[in-house]
Amino acid sequence: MRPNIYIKDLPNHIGEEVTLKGWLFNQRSSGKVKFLILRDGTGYIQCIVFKGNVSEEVFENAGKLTQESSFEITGKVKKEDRALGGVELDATDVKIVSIAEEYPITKKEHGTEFLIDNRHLWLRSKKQVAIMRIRHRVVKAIRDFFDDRGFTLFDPPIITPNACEGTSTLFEFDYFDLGKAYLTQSGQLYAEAGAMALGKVYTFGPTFRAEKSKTRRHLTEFWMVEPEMAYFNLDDDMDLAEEFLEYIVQTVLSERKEDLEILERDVTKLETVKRPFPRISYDEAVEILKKNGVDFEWGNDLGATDETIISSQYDRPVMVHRYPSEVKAFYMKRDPENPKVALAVDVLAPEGYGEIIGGSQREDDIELLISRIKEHNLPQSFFEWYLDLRRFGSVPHSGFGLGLERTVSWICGIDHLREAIPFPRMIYRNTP
RNA sequence: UCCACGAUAGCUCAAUGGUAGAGCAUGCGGCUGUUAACCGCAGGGUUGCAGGUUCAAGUCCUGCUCGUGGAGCCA
Repeated sequence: MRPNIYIKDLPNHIGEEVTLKGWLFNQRSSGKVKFLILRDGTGYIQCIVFKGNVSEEVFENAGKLTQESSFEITGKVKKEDRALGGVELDATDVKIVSIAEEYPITKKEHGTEFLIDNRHLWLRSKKQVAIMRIRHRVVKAIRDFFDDRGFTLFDPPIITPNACEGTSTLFEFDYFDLGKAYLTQSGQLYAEAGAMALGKVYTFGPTFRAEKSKTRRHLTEFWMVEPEMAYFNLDDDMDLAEEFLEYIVQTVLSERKEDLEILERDVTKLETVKRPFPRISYDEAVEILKKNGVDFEWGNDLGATDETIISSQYDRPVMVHRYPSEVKAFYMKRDPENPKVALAVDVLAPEGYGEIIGGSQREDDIELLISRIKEHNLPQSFFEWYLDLRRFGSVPHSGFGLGLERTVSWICGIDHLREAIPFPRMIYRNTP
């Protein structure tokens, strides 16, 4: 069987006769010549059907093609400066595979509600294809980064018996005779068990939040990668996060430049994402807010607008560390030099994209951990296995979580998380 | 949960309280180099739902439904 030839490879086939298989992206007709724009998932090419060069039947078939009809087209590949991409196909044969019904997504603009209703078709659009390719490249960069640094992939369960951090609202359901169970909001506690077994691990999978959040920064189902490292303190954790983000961004910049162009992304905003990133304490962040006229009280968590003000001071992600322990999860270790703050770090993306990483050094003292569980009114019985990690060879350890869709949105420069995942799940939408 | 905004042709939108229109899409016709091609013709509407005010409501008022993005919370 001859392998299929794809549009992206056509520069290597100039002068050859090839058969391409795909869908009609658009067509223009001028009496005796038809211009068919074919897309095949790897690119777009203009195919020329001249009445004099093909049979009457083939010319008629070409005219029957509606937007998104599938067809095969044979012809000679030629260089052509008049065509987008510089390559054209001089058609000799057109075979209809399937005539498409009236396609809902036309060449004119559409509203987001309509597009998201037709998400399964919207994904065929140029920009959506570019975003999906970048998402794939980010995922590969994440895996490469950890795989090359001695990490082991460690898959946590998605069904959990309790709220992991005790704060978020989770999706709840009946689990046979064992009562309520929940969809995971984080694999972190399980990753800690993995780190004690394997040293350095990362989890990568979907997580679920049932919070009734209705903003462009929220999905009810999203993907998160969470590295967890034994014998890492907060500084080690920040070093890793910094190197990690630089690697992801620079990889996408060098490997998916054409997709960033399709998205009209200002890449100068990404080229600056190089180590070192600024590192400021929560106290310093509060000072920045006050200088910018924000009435901010020490002890509160940073809100979305606060984050935007802070991140706008810098041309690359900024790491904010040592938050008030009151606003952070129970498992975060307190700073021995100031017990009011936790050894936590949030990484804020530039341009108002908000928190893309949240991490911390974990509490390794079992007595302190038990008292935190009590303070947060969490059922200790559910955490006995987690406490065992402290009973049997407790070590300092750290980790963080990176939200995939927020990272993809930031890199792509898109304004809503729903475009960063194929089929977004939001509070008032679970279709298509 | 709270706040704000919105709903008119398949889609995107317009219409001072006074005959509901345009572009795109669709159908037919024209054009041998088009780039969201263009030109001509045609079909296409219970203006989200229910009330109210008025001689007259897409437009004003009330309620409801659905949606949008912002707050809170988070990645």
